[in-house]
Amino acid sequence: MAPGHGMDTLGMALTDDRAASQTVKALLSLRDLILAGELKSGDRISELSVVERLNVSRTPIRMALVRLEEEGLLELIPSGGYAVKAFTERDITDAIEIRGTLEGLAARLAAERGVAPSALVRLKDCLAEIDALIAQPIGSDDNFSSYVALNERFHALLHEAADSPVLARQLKRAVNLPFASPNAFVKVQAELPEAQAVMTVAQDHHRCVVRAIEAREGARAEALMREHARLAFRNLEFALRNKRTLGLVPGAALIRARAAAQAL
Amino acid sequence: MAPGHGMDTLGMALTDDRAASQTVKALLSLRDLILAGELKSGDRISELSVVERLNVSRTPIRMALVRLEEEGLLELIPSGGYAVKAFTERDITDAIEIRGTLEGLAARLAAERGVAPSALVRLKDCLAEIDALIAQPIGSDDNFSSYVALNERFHALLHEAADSPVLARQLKRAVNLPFASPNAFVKVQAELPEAQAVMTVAQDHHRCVVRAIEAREGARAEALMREHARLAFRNLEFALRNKRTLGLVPGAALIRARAAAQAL
DNA sequence: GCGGGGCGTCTTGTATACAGAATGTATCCA
DNA sequence: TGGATACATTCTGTATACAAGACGCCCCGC
Repeated sequence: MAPGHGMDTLGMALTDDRAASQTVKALLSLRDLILAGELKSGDRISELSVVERLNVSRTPIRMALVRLEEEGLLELIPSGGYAVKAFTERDITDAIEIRGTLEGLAARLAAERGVAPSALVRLKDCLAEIDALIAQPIGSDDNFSSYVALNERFHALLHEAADSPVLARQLKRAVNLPFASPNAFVKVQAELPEAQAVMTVAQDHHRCVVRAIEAREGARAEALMREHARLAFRNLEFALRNKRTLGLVPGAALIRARAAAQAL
Repeated sequence: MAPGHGMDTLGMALTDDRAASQTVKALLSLRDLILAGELKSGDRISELSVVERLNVSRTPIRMALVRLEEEGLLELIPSGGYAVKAFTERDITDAIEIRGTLEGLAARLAAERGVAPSALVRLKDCLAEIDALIAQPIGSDDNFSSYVALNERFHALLHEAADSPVLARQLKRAVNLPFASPNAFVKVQAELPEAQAVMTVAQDHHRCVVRAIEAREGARAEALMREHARLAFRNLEFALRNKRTLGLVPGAALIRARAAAQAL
């Protein structure tokens, strides 16, 4: 997802972005620019400057700006135009809590309403793959990106399990905030002293929530997913305390030092 | 609302409240058209037809279309353009459940983190006003719209009480679905045989949630708001069974008869 | 009679031109 | 020297022109 595709910047964009429409190109490029911190929090985004940066006319850029505003990365300026949003640590914890709540709802609905056997099989397959991966100690970057992909897939399967388009939409929106994604802090997590332990616990959450869904235990499934999301809290805290690891968080540039803000 | 203004040509000064900008005019008008059912579910929205309907150029209309798609009222057509979405009964119940869950989260956060005394005062004032209103039997339309306004205000105050911009955003989005708003079913509710009783219960939820927040009882506050949202379920059921009352639900035109779909 | 291909129309996606508003600066006056 | 005003610059909001693509229709061939 965002961490995976983040590599292609403007210079290399000729291959990936060309195929899509200008609007999509503008959307992806702009998002990358914001997440990479090239457009800093609070910066007003001048459409013309984006025009010369991306070689796209104003129309698709404006489309992208509207979408990014809806997405939460930009905010409307009273006098007109958009500015890059800034996020406090509180905002991030809230976003994580929201994701946990909605994933909890998804798990509960899946449990209460039941899921198709095939969906359960896919979930269990995913579990097994993660098990196999974390059985061996985390080593190569290859292993790591496999873990990211599998984790992503597990959460996607869970979202599907609720079988609710409306909830899926809301979840997608909640996860869209860069640091609210289930994979937002995995890179930080790998740096933790207790990295292996956290991964073990996370996978236990995964396993238990599948069991709870199968056993139609809605309340348990919900509680598990909430707690699961809260694993990100300790990663967030660690990342904020150790400046070195902060760069591993996608969209870290959007985080506003809150000490200064509160001092005023 | 009343589409009685057919006369205004380009040169005329705009008299409506939607004179702010062409974009918001297009947004509001389009939303009204969709909710009123003049653009039916599944209809592809041709930009040019909207141009001649609203006397606005394509640019602001496209802006509005993007926003309405993000809002959930429209969906992108693979080949390009937008179509009006259709909603099943399940979609509606899910939307209500999502609102309840997020309002529950808001209430819990307010309780756990504490709210400013002034916010508590405003909530209690609002409670008192609703109390005074429902003490007398529901009579005039005037009374009724007062109730709607007060109910709206109470929920808004509750959303504020969480003091979380991120959650507020997500809540706003959840409530944006026409039948997910706290006030979506009040008109139907008034038609229920047990109308007075439901209103009494609803107000008791309000009162108890404020007490729970004041007493820092997060779990209770959350549970109350969830249950509170579920009051809408019985209203929804009633509305769907009695065709006459269906028209009282905003956006009823977007609801797809699910019996036919399931019979096939 | 039926299927496929070519063509015309309509639609969206994109670029650009134009106007009004906001902002910053420089100058003038007190 | 400070403040205020007028001006110039730059921005966004809006309209419109243009082009590529989708869809439907009709005709032709089999």
